[in-house]
Amino acid sequence: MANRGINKVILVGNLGQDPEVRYMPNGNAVANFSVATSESWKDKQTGETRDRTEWHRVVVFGKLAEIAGEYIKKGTQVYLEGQLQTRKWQDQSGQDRYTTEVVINPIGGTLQILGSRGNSNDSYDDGSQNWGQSANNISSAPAASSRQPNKNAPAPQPKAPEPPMDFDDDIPF
Amino acid sequence: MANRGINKVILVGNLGQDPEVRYMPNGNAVANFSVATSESWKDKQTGETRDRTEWHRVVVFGKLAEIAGEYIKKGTQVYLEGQLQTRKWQDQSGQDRYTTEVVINPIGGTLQILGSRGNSNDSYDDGSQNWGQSANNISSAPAASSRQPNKNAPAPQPKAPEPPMDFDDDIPF
Amino acid sequence: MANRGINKVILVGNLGQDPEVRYMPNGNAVANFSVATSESWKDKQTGETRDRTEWHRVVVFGKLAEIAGEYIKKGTQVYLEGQLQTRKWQDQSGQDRYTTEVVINPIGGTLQILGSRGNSNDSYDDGSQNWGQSANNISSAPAASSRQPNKNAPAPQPKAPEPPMDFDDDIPF
Amino acid sequence: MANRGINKVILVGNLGQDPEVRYMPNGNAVANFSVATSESWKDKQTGETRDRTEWHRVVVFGKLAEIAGEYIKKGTQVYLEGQLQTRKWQDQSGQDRYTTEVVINPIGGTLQILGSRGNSNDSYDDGSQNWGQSANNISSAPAASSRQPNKNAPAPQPKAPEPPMDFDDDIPF
DNA sequence: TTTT
DNA sequence: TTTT
Repeated sequence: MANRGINKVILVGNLGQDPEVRYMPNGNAVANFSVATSESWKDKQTGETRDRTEWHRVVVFGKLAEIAGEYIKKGTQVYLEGQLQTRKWQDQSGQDRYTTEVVINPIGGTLQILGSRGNSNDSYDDGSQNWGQSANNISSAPAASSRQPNKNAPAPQPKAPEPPMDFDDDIPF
Repeated sequence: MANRGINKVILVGNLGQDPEVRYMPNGNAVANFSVATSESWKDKQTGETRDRTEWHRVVVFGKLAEIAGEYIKKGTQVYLEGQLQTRKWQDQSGQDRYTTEVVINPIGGTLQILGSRGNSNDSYDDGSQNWGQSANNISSAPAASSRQPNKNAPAPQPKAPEPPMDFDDDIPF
Repeated sequence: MANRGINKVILVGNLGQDPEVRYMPNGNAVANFSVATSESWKDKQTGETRDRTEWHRVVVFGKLAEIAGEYIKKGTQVYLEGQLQTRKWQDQSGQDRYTTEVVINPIGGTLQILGSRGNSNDSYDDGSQNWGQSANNISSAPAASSRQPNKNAPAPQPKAPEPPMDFDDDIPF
Repeated sequence: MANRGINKVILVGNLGQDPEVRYMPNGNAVANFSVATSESWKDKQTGETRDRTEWHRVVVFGKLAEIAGEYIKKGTQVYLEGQLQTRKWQDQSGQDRYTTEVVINPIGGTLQILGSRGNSNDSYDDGSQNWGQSANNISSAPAASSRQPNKNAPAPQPKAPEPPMDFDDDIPF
C-alpha cells in the first residue's frame, strides 16, 4: 500500500516479435515480448544523421497479458507504462546474471495499442481488478452538459469565451 | 476498462494550503488543495534570471483523500500523478466557466509525500487494496459538511472567480 | 536553470481539428489545437459501459509548432509531453477568466505522431540542439524462438536458467 | 531530431551511495550512482505486509553530472527522468553481458533533489543552457582519471559481475 | 497560496 | 547500497 519511491517506465515503440504467453500454475497469464524505441539525431561533429534503436524486454501480467496475446503482434506500436525490475538468474555455469525488464502489472500498469483505424486502438488498464471505481464520481467534467454525444466529439473549440493569445508581451515561451 | 488515449499529469511541488477534505454521501472522501511548481531560467535577451510559479488545482478521491487530509499540509512537498479534467460550471451571472483540475483517483493515481526525516515519506497508491466503492452521489452542502472531523480543513472557499464544487447533484464535474 | 518542482503532462490522443499556426513578432511559431483523450469503464452499479472524452488545449512553441502545422491534422493520433500552464485573460465584460493549457516548449517538450506506416511516425524533440551523445544501438535480445503460438500457451513459469528470452539471434525484426 | 518512440524512465528514490563522477577527454562529466525505489503491499494470500526494494543504476551526463557530484550524496532523495539503455560488455571470460541503466542526458533528462529545508531542493534541468557538447569520445582508463577533482568519488569499481564502463572506445552506451 |  |  504505502510505497516509498516511484518506479515508472513509459515506452512508445514497436514489438519485435509476437508476444509469448504462458500461464502460471494459478492460471494467471504472463506475456513476454520486446519493444523497440528508436531515436535519431544529427551528429554535431560530423553533421551526419545517426540513429539508434533500444530494445526493451517487457513482461506483462494478468489480464493485460491475455490481451497482449490476443491483440498485439510483431510490429504493433504500443504505449506502455510499467516499472523496472531487475531479476537475478544463473547461467549454465552457475554464474549470477541480471536481467532488467519492464514489468506491467494489472495495478498501475498500462498497455495501449496505438495507431489509427486499422488497429483496435484500445488501451487496457488495470483490467483484472475490481475496477470498482466508478469513474463518474469524479469530478470534473462531462456527463451532464455534454452538448455533443460522447464519442467523436468533433472538436468543441468554444467560440465565445476564447482566451486570447497575447503575443505582445514578455511571457517566457 | 478499455481506454483510448493517455491522460497523465505528474507533479512535484508544494501545497499552497492545507487540504480541504469533504465526504460524499456514500462516505467517500474528496480532498482539494493547490500545488505550486516553480521554474526559473535565464532570460536569453536580458541575461537576468526569471522565475515563474504555476499553481495546480488538485482533487483527490477515495482513500488517498483521507490520507491527504491526515498527512499532508501547507508547504508539504508531494509527488502526484493524476489526470486532467476540465469541468464546467456557472458563475453568478449564469455564464459558463471552465476549470481544469488534476484529478487523483484511487485507480491509477498516486500521491506521495516527499522529503525525508521530517516527513512521513510514504506514498499511497492504489496498491492492492479493494477500493471498489463507487464515488458517485455526491452530497449537497459544498464547503460545509465534513461528517468526519478532519484536521487542517479551514474551509477557505475562495471568493470571486473560483469554481464551486457542486456537491448537490450527481453531475458534478 | 534550477527548477523546483516537476510539471509534466503526457497525453496520447487525437487532434480535434487542424492545428492553427501563428507567428510571433520575433518569427517564432505557435500552434494551437485540441487533443481528445477517451476512457471507458464499466459502471459497477449499473453494469453498463460508460465512456468519457476529455479535451485538452495544446499550445506548441518554436520548431515543434512548425512541424505541427505541417505534419499533423484533425484526427491524427499524437503522443505529447508538455507542462500545465494556466493563463489569465479578460472576457468582453472585463472579467478575469482562466484557461489551462498544455504547453509544449522546444526544451523538454515532445510531440510525436503515432500510428504506423501511413503516418510519418516521427517524433520531434528538442529539435534545435545538438544531441551530442554517442549512441550505438545495443540490441538486447528478442527475436527468434517463439516456441509457442501466441495465445493459450499452457506452460508455466520457466524454471532455472531464467532470463531466457532467447538471445540467440541479433536481428530483432 | 526525429525520433520514433518514447523511452522514458521516472524515478523517485534514494541514492545508495555517493555519486562517482568522472570526466571525459572533452571535459564532460559523467556521474554514476544507484537509486533505490521501495514498495510495500499486503500479500493477499497470507495477509502479511511484504516489501521490495529495487535498485536502479543511474548514469548522468554533462552539467547534471557535475551537479550530482556536488549536491547529492548517499541517502539523498531525488526525482529523476531519463531513458533506458542496455549496454553490452564482456566479462573476464569473454562472455557477453548486458547491463541496463537509466541514462540522464542534458537534453530531455532531469535530476531534482527532493525534500525541503535540509536539502537544497533544486532541480537541474536542461533548462535553457547551451549544452551542446558532444559526449562521444570517451577516454580510456575506466574508474581512474578524474582530471577535475571531485568530492565523493571513491572510485569503487565493483568486483565481479559488475559491468565496466568502457571509456576506451566509442561504443560506450 | 507553496517552496528555495 | 538507500529510505521509512
